Amino acid sequence: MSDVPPPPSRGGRRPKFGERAPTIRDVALAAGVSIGTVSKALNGQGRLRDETRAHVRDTALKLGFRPNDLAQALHRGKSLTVGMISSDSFGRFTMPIMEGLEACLADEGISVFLCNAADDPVREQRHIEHLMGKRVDGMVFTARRADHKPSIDMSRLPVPTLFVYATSDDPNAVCLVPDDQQGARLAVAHLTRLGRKRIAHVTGPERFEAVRLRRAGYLESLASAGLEYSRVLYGPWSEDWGHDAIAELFADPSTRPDAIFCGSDLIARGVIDGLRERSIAIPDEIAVVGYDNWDLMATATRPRLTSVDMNLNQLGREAGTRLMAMIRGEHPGGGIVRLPCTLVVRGSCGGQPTQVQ
Amino acid sequence: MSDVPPPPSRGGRRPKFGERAPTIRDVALAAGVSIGTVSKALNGQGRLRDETRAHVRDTALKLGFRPNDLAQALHRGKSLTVGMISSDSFGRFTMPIMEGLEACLADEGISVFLCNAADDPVREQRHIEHLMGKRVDGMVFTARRADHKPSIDMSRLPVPTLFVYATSDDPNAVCLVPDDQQGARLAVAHLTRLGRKRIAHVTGPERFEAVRLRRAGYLESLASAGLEYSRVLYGPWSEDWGHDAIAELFADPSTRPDAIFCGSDLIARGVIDGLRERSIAIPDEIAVVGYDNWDLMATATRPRLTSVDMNLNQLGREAGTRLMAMIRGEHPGGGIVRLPCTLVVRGSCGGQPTQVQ
DNA sequence: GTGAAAGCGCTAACAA
DNA sequence: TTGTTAGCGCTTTCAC
Repeated sequence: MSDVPPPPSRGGRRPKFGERAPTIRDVALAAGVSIGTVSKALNGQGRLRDETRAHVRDTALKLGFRPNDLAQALHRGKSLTVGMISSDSFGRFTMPIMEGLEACLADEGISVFLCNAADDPVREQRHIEHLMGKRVDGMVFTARRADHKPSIDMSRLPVPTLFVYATSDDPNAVCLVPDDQQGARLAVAHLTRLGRKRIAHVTGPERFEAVRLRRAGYLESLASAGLEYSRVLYGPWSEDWGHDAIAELFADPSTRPDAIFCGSDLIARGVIDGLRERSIAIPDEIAVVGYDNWDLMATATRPRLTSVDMNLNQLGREAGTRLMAMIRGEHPGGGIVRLPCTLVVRGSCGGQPTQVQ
Repeated sequence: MSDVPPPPSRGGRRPKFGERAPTIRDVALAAGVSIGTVSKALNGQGRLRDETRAHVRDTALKLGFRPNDLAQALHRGKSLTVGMISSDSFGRFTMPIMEGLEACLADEGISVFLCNAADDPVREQRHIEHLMGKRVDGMVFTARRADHKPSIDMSRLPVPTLFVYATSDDPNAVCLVPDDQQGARLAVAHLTRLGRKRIAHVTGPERFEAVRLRRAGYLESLASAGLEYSRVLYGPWSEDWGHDAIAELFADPSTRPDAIFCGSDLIARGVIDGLRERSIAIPDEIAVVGYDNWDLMATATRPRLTSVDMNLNQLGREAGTRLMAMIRGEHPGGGIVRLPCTLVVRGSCGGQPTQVQ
């Protein structure tokens, strides 16, 4: 039988609550054939008379038979299941990743166990134990921020393991993260292309790797555009900080920027708010670009916010594909893989609304 | 053996990648006893010499033995697993519910399969089939909005089923939702208690049950405070709508409110934005209250937003408790259970920041 | 106290 | 072409 589960018994009756689900033996009895025959008929294996095959299938359908994956799993040592542990409280970042992952794996008949570690090593360990007990075929770890190092050494798990939007100390670990540097380059290059000359960068705390990488991309783009002006302001990942940064940025009129590249959409909102308080026109006087492309934020500002999209859903799909490969036996080299970001252009930076690769 | 899984083999070695996980037979062999003895020793069942028990436990630990839940499940017909199907794309509402549910069930050693139906009946059906194949012990359905009726008749599933933040046509279905009417009453009562006399309600589309219920609560509170003024404005669930509603609300100065109860925090943000554009002081001239108590929104406004909290996490926990009861064999009467909301008081309505039951 | 063996539902190799 | 049977890893009853 192939690795894909047998066709579900669509349209058959469903056992009512409390009823024991019909087993393959029930089908065999009802169809008047042996268990082996039923298995073959249902899985399309071996040679069987078409007649028998059809008859068995009919009976199975009539009984509402659904093979017991647990038994299958036990037999062939594959549970058609992967575990996912998030320390994000299922927040904004984990969500789209999980969605992509789940969509990808669902095609293979694999379900995802989601567990919330809530940054608690004890809970995390407990979840790992449980998942191992369920003999998951693979594991995915996600963190709140891309450079969070999972608290426990889980790189020696007995199953293929992937880090998504997270990295591990272990050089053999496979990590999938958005390419922050490229994302920042993209954003800033777009601004320079539009003729902006004095681009500031208002971002998160410097201790985040993402912050350092985005800063690098920012500086790269400035350099390759031959611009002298550069200014980076670090602060918390909050809307308030964006608002306050404007005060700082505009304290000295002589160093006033003509564009602001923000480290997150939240910060960008604060920035836009601050600019509006000073009646500075967006994008005419100042262009603003955000990071995350969080719909709710990006489309609520006036004008709407141009923002870097980390393609998290795509990241999740990619994770699914790679995990499947590993489950099938491939042994990819460890290391950090960075997937490209996209720039979604809206009104806040001038130019035509579009999408930039 | 009790229903709770045996203590995990903390601290034992873990089988390396690709290695077959040790089975109970391996332990028996290594310990020089029979399989049955190992089972008894590990599960604390039957009578065994303390010595033997300890010895077996040690060996199991040394081997990194972890019982195979699949085999256990197969044997006792319980998979220690529940499925959760969301059509919310794992959005803001499903997340905290899932978190509460998972936290509650994790205590019982149960894991949660999360599936995203994405409002696609075909995908939903496929997910249900898969979960049934995995013989989940229970199912939880969640929707984007509390009054979404799941597309397929799933109330006749062969396992205990619960609807959370969702309802079903089936009168036998058990549905858990936040008490919208009470939440609205809470918010408006707070405003009247603070002396507001002209309270308007800016909310979502009338076709949502939540909108109608909250309106009812709003009107109730007005009535019991003996207030005449009432005004309800319906629109989309967007920030823009909140902003636009202000224009509508202030078109005629004679009908100007002194407080606005919003149907969501998003709308409230738009409202606050609109008020600020007109330089109307919050809360001095107008008090504002939101709904959802979405941190990111409620704490980003100036002043911070007073808002109704639906206690979704608690809703999830409650769901877990009830589902467990059903799994254990209880048959609760069907119907809609409404859980109380809380009011989180911040600066936007005057008065002391606090929490109101 | 401990071991042996049946069986949970399914698959696959082998017999008929 | 179909039936029989030995497991997959575990629990549990019943001998010893």
